[in-house]
Amino acid sequence: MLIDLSLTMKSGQTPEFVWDENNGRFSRLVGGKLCEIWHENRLRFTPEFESYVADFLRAGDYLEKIYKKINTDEVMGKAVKKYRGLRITKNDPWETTLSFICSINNNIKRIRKNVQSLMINGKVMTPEEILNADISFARLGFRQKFLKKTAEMIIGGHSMEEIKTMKYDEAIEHLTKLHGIGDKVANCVLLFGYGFLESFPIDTWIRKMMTENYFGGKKTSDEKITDFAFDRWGKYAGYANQYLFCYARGVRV
DNA sequence: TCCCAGGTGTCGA
DNA sequence: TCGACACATGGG
Repeated sequence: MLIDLSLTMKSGQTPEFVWDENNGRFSRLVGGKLCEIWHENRLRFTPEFESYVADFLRAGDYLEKIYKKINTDEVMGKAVKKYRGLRITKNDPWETTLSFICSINNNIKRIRKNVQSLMINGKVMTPEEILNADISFARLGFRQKFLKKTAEMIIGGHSMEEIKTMKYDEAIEHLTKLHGIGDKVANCVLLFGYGFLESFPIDTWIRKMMTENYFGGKKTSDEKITDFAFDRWGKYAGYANQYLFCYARGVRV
């Protein structure tokens, strides 16, 4: 399987907030047991987590095939070359939702701190725990009320399970009804939490990247950028997005 | 000290 | 529908 493990784990996806790293060895508790992943000639991991890791790293995604689909122009060509082996990860939906609520108007270092402070025994606090506990120790700032309100709505019956059976448009509409979840966070949740590879989250980096490289520097609405991305990269727009995101930020691992 | 961060909700034109 | 602004906190 083609993978740059360090890049994948530290590219601003959910794992950067919830996995630990020690000399290129990534670890976390899964079901109370320590799961480790590292690269040594090839990808290696704690044996009993084979199927978990395959799902987490989306082993079924054949990157060469995806590159053929998304490598449509010079900019993407450079991004794909520079970040070869970057994979989209598949994470727990609630963990991803909580993480990207913490991401709002925040930087990656502090997002990790915020999320880590909401973890107990290797797991993020459940919606019930978030709603019932005093979580001011996490210093989420204005995001605290977003997280509490979203937790309350989920407990009140706004199903996160049903999203698995929804089409993309319906899923976005469903998610953005939650307080504090707008288009950007919803797209991240669908991409990293539910595996909707067509999701195209538009943040400050992507907006700048897209307007500069595909719209001649002209101010462009997010809706138009989204239409362009779907049109150009189709069902792999999410992969295109992640490569452009790293390229825009100049990520180097 | 100052600007900014993987944005969102709200309000007024 | 669109622009402006507040929102908490801390990294660089």
